[in-house]
Amino acid sequence: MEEEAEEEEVYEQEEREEEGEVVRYGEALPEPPEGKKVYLLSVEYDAQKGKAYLKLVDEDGNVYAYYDRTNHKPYLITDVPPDKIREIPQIAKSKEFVDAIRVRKYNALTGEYLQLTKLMATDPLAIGGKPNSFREMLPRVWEAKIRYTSCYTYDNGLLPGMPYMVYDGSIRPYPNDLTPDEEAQLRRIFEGETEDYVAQAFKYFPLLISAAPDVKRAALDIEVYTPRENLVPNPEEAKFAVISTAFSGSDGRKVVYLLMRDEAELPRGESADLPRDVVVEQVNDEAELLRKTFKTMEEYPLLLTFNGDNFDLSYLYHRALNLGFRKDQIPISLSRDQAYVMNGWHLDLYKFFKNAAIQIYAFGGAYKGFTLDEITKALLKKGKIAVPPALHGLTTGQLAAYNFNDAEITLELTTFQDSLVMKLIFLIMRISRLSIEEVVRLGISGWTRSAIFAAHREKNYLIPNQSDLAVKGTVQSKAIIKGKKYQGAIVIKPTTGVYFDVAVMDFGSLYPSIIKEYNLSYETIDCPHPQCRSNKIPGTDHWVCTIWQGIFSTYVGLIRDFRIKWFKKKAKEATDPQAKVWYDVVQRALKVFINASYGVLGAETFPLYTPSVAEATTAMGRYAITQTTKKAQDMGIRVLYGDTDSVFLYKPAEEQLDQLSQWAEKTLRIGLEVDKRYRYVVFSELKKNYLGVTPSGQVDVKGLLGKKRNTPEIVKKAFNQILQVLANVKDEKEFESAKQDIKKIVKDVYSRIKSKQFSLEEVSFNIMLNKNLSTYTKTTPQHVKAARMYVAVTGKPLGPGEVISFVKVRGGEGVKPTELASVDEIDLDKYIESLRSTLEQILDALGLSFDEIIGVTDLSSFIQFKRGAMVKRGPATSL
DNA sequence: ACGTGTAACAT
DNA sequence: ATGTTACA
Repeated sequence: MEEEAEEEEVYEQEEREEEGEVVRYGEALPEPPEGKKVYLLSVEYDAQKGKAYLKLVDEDGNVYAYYDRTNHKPYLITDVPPDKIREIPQIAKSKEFVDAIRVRKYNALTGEYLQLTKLMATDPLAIGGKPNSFREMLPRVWEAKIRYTSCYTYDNGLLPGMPYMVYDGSIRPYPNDLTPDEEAQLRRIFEGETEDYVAQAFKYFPLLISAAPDVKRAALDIEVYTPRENLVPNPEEAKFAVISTAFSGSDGRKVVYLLMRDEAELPRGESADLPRDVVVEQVNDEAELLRKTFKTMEEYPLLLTFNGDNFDLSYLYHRALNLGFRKDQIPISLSRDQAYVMNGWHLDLYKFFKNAAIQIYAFGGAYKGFTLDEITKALLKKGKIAVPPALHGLTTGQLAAYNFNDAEITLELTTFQDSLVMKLIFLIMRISRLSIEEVVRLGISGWTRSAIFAAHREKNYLIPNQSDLAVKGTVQSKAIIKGKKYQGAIVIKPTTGVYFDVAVMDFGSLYPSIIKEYNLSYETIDCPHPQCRSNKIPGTDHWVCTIWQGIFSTYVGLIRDFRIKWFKKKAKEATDPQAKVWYDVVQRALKVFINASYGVLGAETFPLYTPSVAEATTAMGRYAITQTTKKAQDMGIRVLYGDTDSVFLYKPAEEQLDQLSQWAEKTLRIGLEVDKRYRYVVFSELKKNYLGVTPSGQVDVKGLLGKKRNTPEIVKKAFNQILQVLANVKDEKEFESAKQDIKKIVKDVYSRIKSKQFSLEEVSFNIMLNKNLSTYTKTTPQHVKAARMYVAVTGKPLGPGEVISFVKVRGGEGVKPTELASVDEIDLDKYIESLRSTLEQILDALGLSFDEIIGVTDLSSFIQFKRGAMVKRGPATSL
């Protein structure tokens, strides 16, 4: 009996974790004092009390809990009437059954109100998550897979990330009224929109202007002893001692706890790298070190790590158990792939920065890989301090310095640029309606899901099941790429050559604009009304509703309008630097949501997956760019190139640009603006492959091999030298001398390669490993070959995300890891080929031939050019 | 757990 | 022809 009970307990906990509910022990948080301004950071579920609660923090870093007083219960929606529910014994007789009541819900797919049943339970697991949950026993259910804490958030209109206060014993939003001026401005920018749209705009607006708190926080990093080099300690086993832990706090606290035991095998010593204000506490006992670490952790509401979910916190937890700690002495709780801290929140920044939407849209792709070193180098302009990758041979002082530096730069990831990242996280919480830890853990699909589910609940729409949307799922177009679901964008074939005076016009946020302006949403596409059937999407048989306003369209439209009409504008105009930073963060957060809004509709994993809407969006996009091209040609403007949402126009007159813009606004109802001007553009023969020089001499390079990170440095260098030359070309006349300069650059690098005048690093290819090494079974690409050789020789494991550096050699496998190769064995011909393909992309367009340039070369005749004559450049006379 | 289109290179 | 990577 006892064993069974125990088993059930374990099972329940695992189930809860599966469902994403955090099991935290030792919750003993006070309620916020009356009138105190507190920020809602998470909504959680207390399984012991059977209640949801709000977890909040004040500006001093104190954490509070506010338990549900509305007697809200977990529930699902079903079409089985309440009296029939009561006839199902497994439900009605279950101790978790609370009630089944009739509810009215709007079915957006049919436009009808439905009489449905709300089946309530005492516990979220009774609704779903166990084999015998209620949702498994009913033929049709809705909204049964929404996490209970989210359900509670939406139903109570809670806004994670916003300030609250307790007033007269109950929680309510902290007063935050719009100024009359703001209200008037808002009305102005939403003039002409429907009443519902404006009402929602007023609801959203406070979320975007309310200041984010600078939450007290600390970053933690730990170092573990390893008996040999390149051994990555397993956190679940936690076999080796934690020899050092470091904290860097937003309150300025800097501390390292350092184990001074013989087992650590570290020579004692000072480190010049350790900042003076870091306190190093020497500890003689590992358990004591862990106790101190745990105590410091608990002094901060927000704990930051870089990979703490999978390493640091997991290691500390298991190590503490190994050392005889009781679970209640460890302020950490682990789920399958996440670590939580008691009485606070843990953010694993690795997960946040690895999020593609954050990497690309919020940071413009500033970092490519996801190591702490690479991200901090790109964003903070400084990385990890130089120490050997293994801790072997370090003195205690060096270890402390290394350990502290990691904690410090982890903290800095949240403090740089006026705490940009914290602000971003708060804005994402508010828009997505998710708790802080969920924001950091989930991707754009999860954020959008939550935001749109909340909109459904607010409007009393039934959230459809994916299967309900199957009727809208028929795609009509055929994708060009094998394996894709529907056709995408158009790329206009470039007119190869050099063109002076080019204007680039583009449709800003093309797909979101289409979704808003053409009312695209799962319920409005191919709607049931006969009178809408003539409202066709060009090039398809899809039609769009003219009666209902699409819920997805509204959501996308609001975010787009706020970004373009308010925050981007204000960011530009603002004079107060702090205000400017805020406007910029908001527009970036909105950009993250807006840019991914179309993509999720075409993602099978998105609950409102509607490929027909995604297809209609791209079809409309194709229509927009082709119509624009036609119009431009009718006006006598040559269209040199175009991609998805842009057209490159040759020598257009200013009035023509205005005229085209007005035409687009009027006939397509999408904004078309001049995005860029180029003094000249060089188009290769390939699509997505050109370079443009702006009037200020800045060179934009798109898609050219010379820009790609896998191209060897020696080739890139020559490529960049050519760009330097091109940047200084002002008109057609100057091209002739520029061509001579370029020829010299090509000859020079050619001879450098031929005469082996390079370092190994200069000739290395750098390619990222995207999968585990063992999973490359179909083919073995060169970087995988090199990586396997590296592992075989050094024993150091290589995993996904790591950039493999290798060189091409004669004989053997044809490649070697850069670290294991020598200049003698380099296969020079391979590099000449790489140089050729990279430079030909430019040379061809300039009317130069790579072969001719190197063919006429006599090795001895251009040694003189090696003294760097090509770097300095004036108007073309000297050459 | 966003999408499709284009290109290069190796297998 | 296909797999893999990088980019727009």
